[in-house]
Amino acid sequence: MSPFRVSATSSSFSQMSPSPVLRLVRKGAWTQVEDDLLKRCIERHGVVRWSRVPQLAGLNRCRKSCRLRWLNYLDPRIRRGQFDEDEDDLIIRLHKLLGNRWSLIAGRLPGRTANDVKNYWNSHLSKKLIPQEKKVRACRCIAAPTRPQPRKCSIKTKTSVDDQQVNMSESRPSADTANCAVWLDDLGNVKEMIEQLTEATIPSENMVRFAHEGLMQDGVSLWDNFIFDIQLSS
DNA sequence: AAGATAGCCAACCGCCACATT
DNA sequence: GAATGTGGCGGTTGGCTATCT
Repeated sequence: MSPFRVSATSSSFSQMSPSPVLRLVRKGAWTQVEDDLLKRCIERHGVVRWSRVPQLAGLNRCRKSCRLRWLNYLDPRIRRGQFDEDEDDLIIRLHKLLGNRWSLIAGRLPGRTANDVKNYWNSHLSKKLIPQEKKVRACRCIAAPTRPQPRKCSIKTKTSVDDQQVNMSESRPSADTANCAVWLDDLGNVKEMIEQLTEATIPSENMVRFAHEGLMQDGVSLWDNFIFDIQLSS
């Protein structure tokens, strides 16, 4: 099959190319040459607008393809190789809490990408867990996983529920206030879940701070503390 | 040895939300 | 307020490789 495909639909154009001109965009596996071009471009310009990257790098790839290649493969911070037992454990626990929110889960695993985590889950952990879950469910002692739906909270929404001061920039709670309320409910569920998991008591003021400060911070966050608690208690 | 099957994983697709014009 | 551009996400696909028959 040819590595070139014609992007002809108007909807795909907005994603594929900056101008609505019929053009050939290379798809499929990346070559070493393309990798080098992309790396050099990022090294030289930093992560600029992804829509500019193909042009700057001299690549005949769409912005999404470039972004994905960088984030999932070329970024030097990415850790390769086997997941260790601690990571397995953490993924399983976070998945219990968050469901298939791979980017959030990956955010707690330094050097791992959402794609890696997702693939690892689908190919290893889910299979590993199915027999266990069956066993546990037979004892009816596991709750259905809490799966906060992707909900997003814009700055506008944030101000509209300002008394709650919700800022979930990474999990992006949805723009309507009702959903934000559901999100807050879910935080309550998460607390319950953590308590179930850990049999530890988390001070409710921490939960509130947790909601205020968000899930994704690079430094030590409440998440780290929670996960640390979870790990400690297991 | 060769074909069939399963597993893994890189990459793509479609969609969404936010920012900008 | 509408249209457009952009970044980001989760689900899915398809090709490659390993294993099985």
